[in-house]
Amino acid sequence: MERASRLPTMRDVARQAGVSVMTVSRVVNGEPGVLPDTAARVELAIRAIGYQRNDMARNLRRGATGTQTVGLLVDDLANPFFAALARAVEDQARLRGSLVLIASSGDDLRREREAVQAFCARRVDGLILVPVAGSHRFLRAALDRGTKVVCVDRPADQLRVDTVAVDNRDGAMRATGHLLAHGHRRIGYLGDRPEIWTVKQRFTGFCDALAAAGLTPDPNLIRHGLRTREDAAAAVARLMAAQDPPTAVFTSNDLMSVGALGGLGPSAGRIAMVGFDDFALADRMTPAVTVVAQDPAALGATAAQLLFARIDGDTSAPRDLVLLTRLLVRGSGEIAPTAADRKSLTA
Amino acid sequence: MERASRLPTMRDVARQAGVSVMTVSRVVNGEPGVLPDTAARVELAIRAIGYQRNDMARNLRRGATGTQTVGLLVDDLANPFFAALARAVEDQARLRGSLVLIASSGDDLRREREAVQAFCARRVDGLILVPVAGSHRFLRAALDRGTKVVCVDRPADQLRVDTVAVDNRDGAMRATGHLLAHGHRRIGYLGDRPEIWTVKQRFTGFCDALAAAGLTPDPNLIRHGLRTREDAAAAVARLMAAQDPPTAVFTSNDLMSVGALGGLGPSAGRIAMVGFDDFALADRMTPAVTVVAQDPAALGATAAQLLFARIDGDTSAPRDLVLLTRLLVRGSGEIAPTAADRKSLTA
DNA sequence: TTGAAAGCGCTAACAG
DNA sequence: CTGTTAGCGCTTTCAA
Repeated sequence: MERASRLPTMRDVARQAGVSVMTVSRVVNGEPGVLPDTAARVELAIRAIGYQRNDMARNLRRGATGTQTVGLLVDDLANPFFAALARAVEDQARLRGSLVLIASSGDDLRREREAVQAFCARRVDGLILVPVAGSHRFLRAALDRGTKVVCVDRPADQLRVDTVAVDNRDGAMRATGHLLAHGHRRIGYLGDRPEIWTVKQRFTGFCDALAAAGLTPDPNLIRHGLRTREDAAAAVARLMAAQDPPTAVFTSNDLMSVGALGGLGPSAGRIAMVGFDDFALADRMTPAVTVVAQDPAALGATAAQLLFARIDGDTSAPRDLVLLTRLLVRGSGEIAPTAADRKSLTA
Repeated sequence: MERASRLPTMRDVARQAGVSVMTVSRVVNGEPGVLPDTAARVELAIRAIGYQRNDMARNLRRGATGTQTVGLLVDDLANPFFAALARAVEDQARLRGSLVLIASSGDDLRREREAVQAFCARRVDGLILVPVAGSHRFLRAALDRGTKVVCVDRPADQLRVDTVAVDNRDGAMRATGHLLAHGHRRIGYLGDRPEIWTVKQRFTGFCDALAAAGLTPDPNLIRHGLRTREDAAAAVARLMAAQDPPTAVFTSNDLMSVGALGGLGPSAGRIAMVGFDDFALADRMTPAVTVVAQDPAALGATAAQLLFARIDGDTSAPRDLVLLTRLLVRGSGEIAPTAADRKSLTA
């Protein structure tokens, strides 16, 4: 039953068909110059012994031609945002006949480095990275050896390569500005670790929007370093239970938004909220959640296209592509502060 | 700038360090029996020319030891259910020092076959499949050649391999039974294409639960072949607009549930609903959505463990592992039919 | 149209 | 402790 001893090789096929391995190679690769009769004998032998070409050996011998494999490193594949991004990369790769090796960094530089090194050891043609915080100089070697690299969602520290992302600061400004325009002056902030580039950009945008309205951020309303929905839920609950709670909150990514909805519970309708990132069912909440949305599939597809252009020999200067965000007005962002809130503010 | 001409090899390192390639090999692989002094010279040379081991060549030479790579094929990586499953597989693989090649079949047998063949050509040590409908005899060859295969979420047609899934029929019976227990007699069904094994099982469970209550399924309340949220939304809207609408609905996967919530809109609170699969924010809807939940991460982790056991030489008979489902009672499933509904039923 | 020889980058098995 | 030889499975090159 288990005859896993050795996989059939071209030699086996050649012997079976009574030809040389070269002829088998030609048939397997559909090269011309083989008598139909001979080809048929070879095909038969292939089927008979269940031969399948070993692409590892093939790639080794062909050398320069590449391995038709790209590596994709995301923060967390289980996060729907990165899952959608990954799917788009995968689709582009399939169109090009490439396969995708995937890994999650879990926002850990060591794990990112290990994954990248494992990818490079397998001689991937290119790398698409959602880089974590920290120096990426360790990628220089791979780059110098000709491995193409594209960053997506965030740029990599200390590394000038193609990057595709949205204008996170601008998106956060629009979100915060929207709340300000609806009369809010005490706006809470819920965010992940500010070391993450996107998070920092969004917090900057939040602060800049306040500044543009002549306000200064209130440290009591700001919560950094929230890693999970549960963190966000607890943070928003504490924020609301304080003696001077915010009248609105800016949630700086999808996890924060979903977590905040949980922490707010039924009182969600009494506080205004705008989130960064759209998420499933945002439009079915009560109230529906106003968000600044980006398109993860577009990010992934664009990054893949950039990468394949490089693999195909594009040697122009590294580019920064900025994709658009959209403010989706749905209800939660248009709740005005209550009269009581306003009074206590002016008091 | 672009010196991508040729990557440095062990020969290059050997020359640079003034040793033989064998010594370099020993150092690179941390094998004992190299003078610390020599090793240091080699390390230096490695760093100097930016050498990294070529695992393709290594795997080729080592033969039996495997490629430390597994292939994972899911229906759609962008679906949070499969994303969570994939992440769990990836985690198990990392613990084992393996990498994961990933692909989405899009519920298309041809694409599944192409992906599997590409995986096998790269000599993956094993395959984890969420198989689409249709004969999987094409996998026999790979199996006979010693490639290990594990199915997850669904079994593969015509192929006896390890399979890990939940009892879909039982879960659907519990969901439907729950609605029956709350007094419903006209229960709608929303489902994906019944060719898909899980879908068929769930529909069977739905019918069996009705039968156990002495009811026969009403074709007017049953909608098959719904592929997207939009399909489900439209289907539920039409169901509710009919002259004799259901008082409850069983949505046979997460997409159907989310879609139905969209199609129902604000009237969601007037019809009972139980879904198969949990989904983000299900507990934050009004009413919160009662579901029969399975654990995608557990499915993925278990499948990976099964696979690695096979790779490690487990040759016992193929096993079917059945993971548990949980009925999460949240509100939507406990809505009773209105008095008017009951009257029209008995009339 | 077909085949023989050489070698991709690496490591197992043996020498020294 | 270090090096030599051979060869993994394939394709390139050149000869028949």
